[in-house]
Amino acid sequence: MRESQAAEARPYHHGDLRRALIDAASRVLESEGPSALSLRAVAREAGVSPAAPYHHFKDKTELLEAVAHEGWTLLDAALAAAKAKAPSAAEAMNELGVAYVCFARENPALYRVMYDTARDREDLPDEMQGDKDSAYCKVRDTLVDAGADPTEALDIELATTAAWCSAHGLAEMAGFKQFQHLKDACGGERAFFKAVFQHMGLVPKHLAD
Amino acid sequence: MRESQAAEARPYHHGDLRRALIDAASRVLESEGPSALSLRAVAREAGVSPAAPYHHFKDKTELLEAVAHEGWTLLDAALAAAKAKAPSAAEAMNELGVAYVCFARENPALYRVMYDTARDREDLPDEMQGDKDSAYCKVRDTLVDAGADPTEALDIELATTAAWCSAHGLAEMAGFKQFQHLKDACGGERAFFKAVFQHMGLVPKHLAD
DNA sequence: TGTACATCAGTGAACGCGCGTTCACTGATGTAC
DNA sequence: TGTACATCAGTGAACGCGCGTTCACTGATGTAC
Repeated sequence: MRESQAAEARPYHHGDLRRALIDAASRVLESEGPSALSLRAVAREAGVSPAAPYHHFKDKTELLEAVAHEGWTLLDAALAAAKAKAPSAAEAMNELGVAYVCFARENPALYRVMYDTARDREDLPDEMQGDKDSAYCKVRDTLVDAGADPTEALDIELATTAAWCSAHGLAEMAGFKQFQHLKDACGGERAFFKAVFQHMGLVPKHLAD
Repeated sequence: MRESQAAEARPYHHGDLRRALIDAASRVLESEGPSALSLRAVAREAGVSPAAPYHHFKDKTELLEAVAHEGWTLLDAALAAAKAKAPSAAEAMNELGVAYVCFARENPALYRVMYDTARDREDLPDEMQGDKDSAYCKVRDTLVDAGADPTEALDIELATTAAWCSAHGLAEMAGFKQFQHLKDACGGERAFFKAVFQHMGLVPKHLAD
């Protein structure tokens, strides 16, 4: 047993503190909520001094943006998975909606941070809308696959926007206890989401099976 | 000119400081945003010492809840006005939706506080859902007026929920600059809202005129 | 292979700040006699 | 109509707190010769 092993606790250099800080932020978010997400709390959670994060992020905002970025990436992956397993394009719209809301429900604090940082800049991130295979484009393409006329550009944009807003609205409201009786009546949260989506015209009327 | 007139600035006793604090909070919200809404900032804006609010509110939370309550009351009034001026029940649904989103857009910080305080308790306020003539009930009644089968209780609840969530989602997304080109294409923000609502099935398919 | 040295990635103490809240106080008001 | 007194609604100073950020520092690592 060598001397150095006694001091094995943690090497002076971390290896990938940037990554570790983002993970620590996620844990803080999950356990303490968005209001507790301070730079110091994240450093504490990562087991590092309050000054250490400044070697990896310019300031608190930059850390928050990295956390949000992580969130959008996760959300995008969840949507891609949902779309992949849908049997038809029309069904894919519902799957996308349910996957979106479930993501928000499973990561409520992260979801909040994602939209809060976006709102601070009045600007959705490219991963959500902007990139060619952004989440927004996934929804739009799915609508076209479901039979929406691709020459009606404005109409498709509006339908995509409507779908996204609807899902976001449901995601934000789903936590209120006023809706518990509806979840029960529908036979569970997922079923409740599906039922609400039925009323939201996710798939344009003339295309619904 | 009496001596006391020289010191006319403000009487020692305020008259209605509670009311004045809520108004001051609204001004702080509008000009500095929700993150600046501290008890001290509100007292400052009202021209009063930091301890004064404690004679009217137990703590900061209670002040925030009073501000939120004020917001729900204003929103309810906006919805009532919108419903009143609609020529038909089906049209009323659209008017309600547009009025809702416009309220959120005109009072973004207040709107945030309303939902933030509600979310902290996972509980929507009675003015919104619970009271017999709450905003929620206004929407549900309008749906029934538009021809929804009142014996299909679950269906009506779901349709009402869908409408509310849709409007909330649009209200939260409308501020992002990604949607500017759609607003332009539609010929203004209001027209954009209406166009999105067209895609949201606010009025159930089988009832739409 | 060894050594000098630049660079990188941490430490920990300190800064000033605004916050929520408490406290002893005081000025103004209303009421009983 | 006056006066004593309880009560109400303010003041302003102070408390402790956690925060974001800076700073001089130091330990670890990599590279040139």
